[in-house]
Amino acid sequence: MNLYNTLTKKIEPFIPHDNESVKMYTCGPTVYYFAHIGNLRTYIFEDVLEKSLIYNDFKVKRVMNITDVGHMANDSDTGEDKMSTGALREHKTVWEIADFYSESFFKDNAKLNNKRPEIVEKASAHIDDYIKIVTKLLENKSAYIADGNVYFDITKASDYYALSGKKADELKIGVRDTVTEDFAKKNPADFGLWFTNSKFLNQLMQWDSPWGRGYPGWHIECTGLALKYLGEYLDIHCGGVDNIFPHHSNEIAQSEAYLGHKWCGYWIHGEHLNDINGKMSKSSGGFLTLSLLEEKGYNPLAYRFLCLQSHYRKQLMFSYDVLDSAVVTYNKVLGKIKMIKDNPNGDFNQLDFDKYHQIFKEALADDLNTSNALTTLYNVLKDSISNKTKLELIKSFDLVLSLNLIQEENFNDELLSYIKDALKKRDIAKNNKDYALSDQIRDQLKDKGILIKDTKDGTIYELIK
RNA sequence: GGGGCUAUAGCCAAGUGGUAAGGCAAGGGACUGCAACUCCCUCAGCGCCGGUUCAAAUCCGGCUAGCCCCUCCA
Repeated sequence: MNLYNTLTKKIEPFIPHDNESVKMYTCGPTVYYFAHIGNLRTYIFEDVLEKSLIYNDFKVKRVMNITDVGHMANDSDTGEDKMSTGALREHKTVWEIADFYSESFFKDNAKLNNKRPEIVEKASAHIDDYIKIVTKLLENKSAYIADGNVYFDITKASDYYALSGKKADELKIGVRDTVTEDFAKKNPADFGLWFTNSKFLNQLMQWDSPWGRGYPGWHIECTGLALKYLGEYLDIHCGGVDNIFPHHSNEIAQSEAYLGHKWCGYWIHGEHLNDINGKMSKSSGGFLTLSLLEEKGYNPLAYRFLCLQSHYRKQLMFSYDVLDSAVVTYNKVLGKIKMIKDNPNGDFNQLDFDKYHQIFKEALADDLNTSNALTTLYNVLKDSISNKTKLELIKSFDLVLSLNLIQEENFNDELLSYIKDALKKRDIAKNNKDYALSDQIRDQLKDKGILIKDTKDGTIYELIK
């Protein structure tokens, strides 16, 4: 399996540290507001990565954090729907808000068929672990205390700018608003590990520590959770490209200073979803949630399909035209599969199966080329191989694509006999050229949510979603 | 100001040196009582300029345009 590694800026063979399982850490959401579909794109990419690894015969142990500390107070949110969020904030504690949006996040992921990571942990539940790490960083002089806060000294990192490719003397520090520049730091790029004294005086979540009552820095949580649940050697660390600097750079610095050796071999980043105004974010106004798409009648899986059509490392431009197009294609694919399912002709052929299985697997192994993976699906649908073989291939592909390609149909016996009876009557009517009656029967079925189609192999029916 | 990414038909998109995958849309046709579905056919020379090569969308140089990061951010 080949993957693009931000650390080396190359596509390279993926070799995990040990043969036991792939240790995968994925930065989770900050749960002070709804996730937008751009956020969700990253989680779709991570889901596909995890499933592709499994499809390529790896075992995966994956951890995700819930960032419920560090961003809760002093949020000058200008997003949509101030009414409901405002109400929430007036009547609930930060903890309740975190739980609320956390639950909302996983609901969205479930709708997108994103598998929940094996381990999901709240940042706020591991304060002791952060304190342990910070204590050691102070002991080995990688960190220092200044003005009531503990800072990491980036000159102690082996190559602080390796991941980001930036150059130290060319970074702009605090130019936007010099008032916020922190003069307690030795180096402007040093970052906080523990705050007891910061500009965020109204931080609501605070804990006691050896350095006074306060709260952890924004980067220590990922290091803390990854080390605790995945050990000293991490194979894959994921996140959105915006995390490369400073978040992931800081994680590397503090983790390796703590461990005394190289920590994570592969850094894999998902590109952003943009809209016509640029990056989708609260401030740009283009804040689209999955729920909003559903309200407009879109199937969340059509959005997943849209994401799979492109590559995770390419910026994707969102528009309703593009989504509409994905809906049409997705429904056509489902329709074709439905017909194959209703006519399971021929015998299963292992050679045909192996051939396409291999092509599909290779597409995924090629830095998650989901676009080609989908093309492989189209090719299977078009090919003259047996329908039984096609069905097995589709089932297999859907292990990764997770598009509910094989739809479950809940026809109970009563409904089934009703349909069969109605279709029989309609056939008779058609044979008698009583088209008024046959159309009437068709309309009656439609009223009951049954859509029928005449094909050369007979009439097929399906439930209207 | 610095760092990075992208540029392929109306739209999405694959391709990483050997005469441009695939999908959507569109046009034509078959099928059909009608619908819908399905099937078949058609449809680009790869942002611009220059270079390397027998051969370039693919490599090199320059340019242009757009986006992202450097600040919480997926």
